Formats: sequence, structure tokens, C-alpha cells
Amino acid sequence: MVKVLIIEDEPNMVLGLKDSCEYEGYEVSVARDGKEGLEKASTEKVDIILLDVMLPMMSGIDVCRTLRTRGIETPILMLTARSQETDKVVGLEVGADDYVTKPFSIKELLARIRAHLRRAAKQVVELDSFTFGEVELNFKKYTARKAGKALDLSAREFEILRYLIRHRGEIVTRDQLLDEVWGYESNPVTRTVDNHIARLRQKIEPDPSEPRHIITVHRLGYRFIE
Amino acid sequence: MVKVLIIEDEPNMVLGLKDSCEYEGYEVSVARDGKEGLEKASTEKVDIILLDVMLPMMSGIDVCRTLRTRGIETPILMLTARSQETDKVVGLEVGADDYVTKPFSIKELLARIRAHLRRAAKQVVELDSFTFGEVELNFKKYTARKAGKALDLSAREFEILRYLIRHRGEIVTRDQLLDEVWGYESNPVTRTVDNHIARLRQKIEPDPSEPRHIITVHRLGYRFIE
DNA sequence: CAACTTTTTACAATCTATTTACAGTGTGTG
DNA sequence: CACACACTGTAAATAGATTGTAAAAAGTTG
Repeated sequence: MVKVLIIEDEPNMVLGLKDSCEYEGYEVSVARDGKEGLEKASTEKVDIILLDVMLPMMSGIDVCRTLRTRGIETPILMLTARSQETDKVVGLEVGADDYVTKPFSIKELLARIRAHLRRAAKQVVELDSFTFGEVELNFKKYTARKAGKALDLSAREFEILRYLIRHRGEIVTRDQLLDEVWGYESNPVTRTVDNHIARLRQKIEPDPSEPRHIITVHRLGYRFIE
Repeated sequence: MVKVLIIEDEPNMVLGLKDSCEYEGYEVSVARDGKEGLEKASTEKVDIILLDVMLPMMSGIDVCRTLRTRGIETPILMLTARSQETDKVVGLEVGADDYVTKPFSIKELLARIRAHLRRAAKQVVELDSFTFGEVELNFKKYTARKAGKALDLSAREFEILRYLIRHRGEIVTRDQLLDEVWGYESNPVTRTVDNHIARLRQKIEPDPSEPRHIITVHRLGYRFIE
């Protein structure tokens, strides 16, 4: 169940937001001032926070900053009546994830909430299986198949693939791989990564001499493409 | 939190400025003379400085000049009672970013502050992506498209573009590029930059022989235009 | 120890960056 | 306005860096 915390003092606004969120299927918690909001945000397990900037007791800006300094990373969507650019800058500087200016359309707001939830969900969900081309990977069981046939991958090869896939679309540098997969701080020149990549390509690419999935990006590293 | 340093001796003026800034949500620090101002500006982390020209101990002009020679680049907004053009010229010459003549409307002053903060914030926010004309760049993923089609840019080409875009509208000299993108201290004559620019134009300009985005500024360098 | 994985080494292949060379363009001066 | 000189564009050649990969060496595991 997705839970939304609304920190807002204006009763009409609260009502509108609450209704829309509940209609959307979210559970809603409401705080009427900054202090209460801060408390709820710190104690309840909340998926996203809608935070008004102008609040009694403690401004939204301060609520936001305090949460962040406490290490709470729940997505925060700031709401404000003023459309001044400055607020936006301040809000984002202080650790808000997004910023909506009143009056806003409920539709837009809900879309933004959805976007943030989606982004957050992506980060949390751990991959336990992944399929691309003819290859199926099961990271939980450490099994792999290619075109239905069992494929033998070593533990390290699995970890490299997992890392690449987790960052698919992005460039992954050799250093990054050494850090994250090997746990080395930083090594002098080594061709270890390249060798593993070459072996992986032999195993998973349809045509290893013309890689489709593990692409080298000259001077930077590799990029995994589904 | 945005912090404003007010360097001003006239009590009424201090009061007015402080109130307005605080109302705007800024944290305010006050210095009553040039010396104190200089010290606070050098030691506290300040986002913008409101600096009176007429000050005890040390004139605003001198404070400004000293800060700049110390390498402190905080935006400075000069305030003066005199409306003589000379002061303005001197102020800007000495490294002030903007100049407001008393009497000024608080509204205008706040607008200018906002403008400077926005500009400063823009510089801090690291670019993830940028679009101009038909070209879309994603600096995070190192991907580029032109008219929707994948566009192949080398790592260096990306870095050059990133630098130009970060300084869009400004003239960027060849030396600047060599320093910032290549990391060379200073090289004798080399046509390296020109060659890269030429290649970039081939790739990103609608008509490379008639550049719209990477403009040559004769004798100075290049200028990127959106 | 045997089988297997990982790392290093070494060198070829590939790709990018830089230099070179020269044509073209802009600027200032007489 | 013409001329010289400085600056810029760019193709082609060259240098240099990066990557691929086979094979040997080292390390691991049961």
C-alpha cells in the first residue's frame, strides 16, 4: 500500500489533496503544521510527502531540511502559493525532489506523485531475474540459460552482469566495476575487467565479435543494453 | 537555506533590508562597517552580498575589490545613495555583479537578488541533460540523439559540449577549453580545439557550414547558443 | 592434487586525438 | 580599396591511447 503524507494547514487544500490521493488508491496521513509533519514523517513509514511551504509552527523549507539532515530520504514534493523562482531554487537546494506551484491541476500533481513513486520503486526492487535476447538469468538461484540451454557462468560473471544490468543504459566504468563488484579501492592498470567482459561476451552475445548487449564506450567503460 | 550578508551602516536601512530578506525566507547576517563586512564575507558561507558604497572604516568599493582579489566570487549587489554614473562604472569595474541606486523599491531589490541567486543556482546544478535544436544530450548516460536518431559523440566531444553549454552565451576561449576539458596548463599553438569544434559542428549543426549553435568569435574563441 | 576460476602478461587490433598543411576568411592599415 | 597578416576551417596523415583476447601464471576449492 502506498502511503502519502500531506503536510498542509489550509483545510480546503487538505480535503482536495486527500480525496484525490485516496481516489488514486493511496493511504493518506495528514499533518496540519510543520512540527506535526516533521514528526509524522520521521515516525510513520511514508512513501511520499506533499509539503506546503507556508505552514504554521515551522516552514516547509525547514521541515524539508530537517528531514534530510536526519537522513530521511522519502521523496518530497513541495507545494507553494508563490510562483517565485527563488522558492523553487531554495526548495530544491534544501532537498525537495520536486516543486509544484499553486494553483496546480490535480492531474498534474498526481502524475508527478506517480513519477516519484515509480522512481523510488525502481531503486528498491532487487532484481532476481532478468531476460534479454535469448538469455535468461536468475540471480537468486545463480542459473542462466541461453536459447533454453543451460549456460555456465561463474560467480564473478554473474556479479558483473548483475551490476551492468542494474545500471543498464548507463555507462559503467572499469573503476566502478572494480569498486562495486571486486571491492577494490583502486587498482593500477589491470586488464582484468576487460578479460571478464570478453569472456562474458563469448557466453552471452549472439555474435561475440559484434556485441549487442555489452557495448564498449571508448575511454569510458561499458554500457549494457537490453 | 539562502544566506544574505548585508554590509550597511545606516540603521534604518539595515532594518528595512533585513526584514524584507527575512520575509523572503533568507537567513540574514549584518555587518556595520567595511572591515566587519570583509571579514564576514570571507569567513561565513554567504550566497549573496548587499554592499553599501558609503561605509565607515573601508568603502564598499574597497571591500568589493578586496573580496575579488581574494578569489571570493559571491554575487555582490552594490547599493548607493548617489546616482552618479561614475559610481556604477567603478562598482562594476571593481567586481560587483549589480548596482542599485537609492532610493530603490524593495520589490525591485528582491527581484534582483532572486535573479542573482537563480543564476548562481544554475551554475551549481549539474547538467544531466540538455536539448537544443534537434539535438538531445544526456550527460549522465553519455547518449545523444539528433532528430530522434542516435548520435555518436566521443567522450571528449561530450566534454567540450558540456563545457560550452555550461557557459552558453559566453565566449569560451581555446585556452579555456584546453585548461578545463583537457587539463593542459597552456599549450603552444595547436589546432586541436578547432578540429574538435569542426567535428562537433559536422555532428550537431543543422548546416555545418553555417553554424547556428557553435559560433566562432573571431580572435576570441567560440560561443554556444541554444 | 585435479579441475576450475581469476588475474596477469603481452601484443595485435582498433579507435580517437593531435598534428600538419594549406585553403579560406576576417581585420586593420596605408 | 587593396594588401598583408592573422586567424579559422578542415582534410589527411600520424601519433597515441584504449581495447580485445590468447595464453601463461596464480589462486581456489573440494
